[in-house]
Amino acid sequence: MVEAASPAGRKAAGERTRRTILEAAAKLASVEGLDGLSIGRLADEVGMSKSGLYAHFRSKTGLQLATIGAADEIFRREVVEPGQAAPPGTARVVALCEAFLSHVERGVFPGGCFFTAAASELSVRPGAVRDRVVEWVGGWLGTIQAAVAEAQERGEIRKQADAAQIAFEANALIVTANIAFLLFGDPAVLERARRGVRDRLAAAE
Amino acid sequence: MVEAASPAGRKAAGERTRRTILEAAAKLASVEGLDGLSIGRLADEVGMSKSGLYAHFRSKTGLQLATIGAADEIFRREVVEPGQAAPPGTARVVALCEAFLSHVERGVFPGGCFFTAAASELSVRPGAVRDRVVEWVGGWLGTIQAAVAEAQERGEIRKQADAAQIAFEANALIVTANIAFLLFGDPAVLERARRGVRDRLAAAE
DNA sequence: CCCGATTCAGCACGATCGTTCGTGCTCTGG
DNA sequence: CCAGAGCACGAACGATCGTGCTGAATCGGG
Repeated sequence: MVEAASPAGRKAAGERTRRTILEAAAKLASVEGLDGLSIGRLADEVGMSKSGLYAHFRSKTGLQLATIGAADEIFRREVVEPGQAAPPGTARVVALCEAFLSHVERGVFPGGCFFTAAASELSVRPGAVRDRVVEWVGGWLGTIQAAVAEAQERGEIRKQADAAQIAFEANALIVTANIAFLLFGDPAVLERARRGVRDRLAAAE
Repeated sequence: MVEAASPAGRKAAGERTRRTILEAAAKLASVEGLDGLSIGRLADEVGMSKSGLYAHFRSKTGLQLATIGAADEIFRREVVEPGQAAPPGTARVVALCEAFLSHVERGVFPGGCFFTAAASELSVRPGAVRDRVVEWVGGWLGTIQAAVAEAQERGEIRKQADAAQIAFEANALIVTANIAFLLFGDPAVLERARRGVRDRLAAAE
């Protein structure tokens, strides 16, 4: 019961392979979709047997939920934290959008933003997985909105402006740029999103 | 259900069932995705055998391409034509966006905008189907942009404005409203998009 | 009135899907 | 040092996937 968690142990090894699986799963699912993500293909990808991989999760739904958790971790590290590092105010709003566009351009997920893909795929398919995605999207919008509200408190955006509206519009520009970038392969659309966000914030000064 | 021949003729009957299949396919694919659309399930839906249905298309890709054609027809009838019916100028831009949001709200496709879903699903999966979707999205953006350009020529939007940028932003607002509406089930997001489009056009006057 | 064409069902195929079970192997706690 | 926990494997299951082939209806043109 009272045992020191040894860094290199049998239990730790299991946790390590689990991480390996989920990292591959997040990237694969951004391309194939969370539903299209098949256990056999994922097992091939990480070089282990289907049943061995499956044992880590009690069902496909379990794998999907865990994959969302892993994707959230990556997104947080690659987008949210860099964005929050900027000083509060419009600078932070811009930084969040820029971090998002950057993670798209750098191909952090080979299929573009994981959650944009998941939201589109699962928006009309009831279940626990969908619920998690809905919750996540709400949180992300909340993150942007909070940054906008901070900018308001600092007087960089006028008090009468609708923070939720501005957050919705900024998000719309960057997630659409994500898809357009994947479709057309042209980084110019990312620049369009940047310009749109700047203009929108300037209009609300 | 394939029954009751009104305009008799064996060949006409074949064409009729083909239409029935494709209409069901377009609606089913908006929910399950073009890849998730399976021939067996579609056959059940229209009440015929898998092989009988399959004979109408030479492959699954053939079915997918035909389904895109059917979806385009529906979209054209439900969105493009009503939008184009408005007088040229900003009124037509607004009408196009409104027609789009309306077709989402009325559930013309049970899974929301067919092409938004298809674009998100296939953006990173090479093939003939993806190519068709890319082409379609380009055409749709062109339709909006043309309406914006008309508004410029009429002096309702200033000449120096970037029509492609405005079209991109308007499209971003309505397609994101589409997904958000499906995710949260709240028509308020559609109103957000309407407001965003109006504001954007007003800012470019 | 019959021949060719067309529509559709029945059946079967190999592959892959998610899932389960039993079996070793290796490491850990006592 | 031994018993047991935990990880990964191979094999197999029923279902479903896309895709063929065959044959029975049914209609149009000569």
